[in-house]
Amino acid sequence: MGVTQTHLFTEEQNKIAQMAKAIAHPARIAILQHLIKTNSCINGDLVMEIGLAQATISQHLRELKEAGLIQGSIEGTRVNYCIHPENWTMLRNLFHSFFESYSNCTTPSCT
Amino acid sequence: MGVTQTHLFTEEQNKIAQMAKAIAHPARIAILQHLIKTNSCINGDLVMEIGLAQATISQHLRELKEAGLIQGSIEGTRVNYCIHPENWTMLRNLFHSFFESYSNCTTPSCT
DNA sequence: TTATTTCATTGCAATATTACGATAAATAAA
DNA sequence: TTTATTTATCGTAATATTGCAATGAAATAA
Repeated sequence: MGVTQTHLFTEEQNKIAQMAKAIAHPARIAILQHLIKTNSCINGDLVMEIGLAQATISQHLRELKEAGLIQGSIEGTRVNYCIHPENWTMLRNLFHSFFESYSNCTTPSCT
Repeated sequence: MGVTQTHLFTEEQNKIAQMAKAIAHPARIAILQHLIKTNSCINGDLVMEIGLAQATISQHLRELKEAGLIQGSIEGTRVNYCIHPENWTMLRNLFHSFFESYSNCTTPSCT
């Protein structure tokens, strides 16, 4: 009990859910938006930008990295992070086709 | 400790994260896809379609309803569920602008 | 009325997430 | 070398999520 039964679902369903989970925290949205804004690949001054502890930011960065949304490169004692372009595009397409699979109508299908 | 500090983030960041969380489970993706596919607003035969217990499906339906992604209408002892058109469009737009805020380039910004 | 059907809710156990202090590891600076 | 800087990891506490059996609630059928 308490563990998601991934075997019940298609690979696509699991993938969409997994990716949604990766961005399902405001801190991770804030990190991504800051990386996009500064472009020039920021490191732990995300700790300053956002008000969370260093360990917490590091943890969120790891989750984003594991999801493939960002990548980091070591530069001395620092680590520069930036968006992972290919994976970002893949995720965008995945969500796009998911949302577009519902052809929008003005009235709901159940009264 | 252990509770998300929403006050640190913008309304938009919290909204995106909240909506991502709503679809961050394969069962909820499966439910949404089945509602889209059948169009004619399905009820608890989602229990048959997906292999989870009735109570579990009901719980996922509630989460989707609370997020505003679906709506239900009572019909006798049954409840018909379908996509909530306006909110679906709103969510699609929210995600679309989030993903488009990163103007894609072929090479990452950090080496 | 008394079943029956359908869905929601409650209560619980197992697991996952969030947050942070403390510490470790690795490099740079003195 | 020693010290400072930066980031990752460990350990822990608080909270949230997932899943299901059991029970409730509400409408229908007999």
